[in-house]
Amino acid sequence: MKDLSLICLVGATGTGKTAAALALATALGGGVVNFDSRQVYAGLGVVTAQPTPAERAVCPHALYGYLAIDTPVRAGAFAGEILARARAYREQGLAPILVGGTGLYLKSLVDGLAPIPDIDPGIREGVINECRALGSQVLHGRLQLVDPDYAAKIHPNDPQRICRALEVFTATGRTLTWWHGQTRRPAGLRVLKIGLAADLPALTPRLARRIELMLDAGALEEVRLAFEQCPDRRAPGFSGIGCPELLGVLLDGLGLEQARREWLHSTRAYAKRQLTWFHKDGEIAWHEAGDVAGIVARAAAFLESDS
RNA sequence: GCCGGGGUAGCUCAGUCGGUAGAGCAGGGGACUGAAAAUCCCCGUGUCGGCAGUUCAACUCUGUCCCCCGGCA
Repeated sequence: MKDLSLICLVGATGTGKTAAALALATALGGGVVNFDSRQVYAGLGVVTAQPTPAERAVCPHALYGYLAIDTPVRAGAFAGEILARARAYREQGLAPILVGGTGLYLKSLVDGLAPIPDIDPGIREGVINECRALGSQVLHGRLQLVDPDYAAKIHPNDPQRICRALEVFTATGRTLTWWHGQTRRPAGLRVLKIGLAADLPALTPRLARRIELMLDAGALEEVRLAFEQCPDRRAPGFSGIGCPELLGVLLDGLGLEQARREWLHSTRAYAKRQLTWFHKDGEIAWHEAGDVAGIVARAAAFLESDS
């Protein structure tokens, strides 16, 4: 069976991935699949910068705005979903173009993920509650006893990773270190990663402008309606940058100016984390965002070498 | 002009009994295996407003000048 060829567009938030994806899809006859963790939520299309209806009309789009705000995304399941959509596109004769900013999700898909079974929610909650009650340092101490290797890799102040390691051990009787050793890179994939280059100083004014465009496009009203549907600020969908700030305006009387500032600050910090992640990935071919011709040429050559 | 209160990191400020200084925020760097737009880690030399004096030693005490903020004229 022929390998599945995936063109993956990565880059920090606001670097122009959406536009580049449309250009690629048009030039190559492709379909777009989202691998961004926040653009999956319905009713938050503006704040999460999902492609607009007009943009989606240009070519097929998958996995945008299809989840309720209170539904969590799971990396493993989501990666499987992305692959299924990519295969479906190929069967239709379309080149799958994966677009997103969530480095972990792309990595899960390309490099594989440890085959850990789903963890019983009760166990998970128990660990989290204990962590809240005792503090992450205490649980880190426990983790040192069962999985010293992993405990050494993570910091005692990192509740999220400590809880994950403990819930996996409690539920499966195996350590996370052992599970990680079971990771296999999926066979049958050919992957081209194209990165849209950006540095923070150049990106910052664009991010500020984008916030204004989102506000003009009705971001505040969008979040107001979304909160009416799902009145829980801690719902996974509301962790998207911009939501806490706008909910602050709507619910806490936060000034719009202050909200803008905080929104930009979080966006910038996020972009920086993304750059750190992607720069470390040696498989990425970097292009200037405006270099549409170069991007298309590279992708075309990649598909060419497929046959 | 007089009386208070101040001038210390980009910003807001702390600094004990004289021993040349440290927090928060901002900023920078990094980690990352099912919460990832999440979670977490690391990074602080700056004419201590200027000048002079006392002292082995001054951000710290004294004098003087400059600037800012209140109050009174």
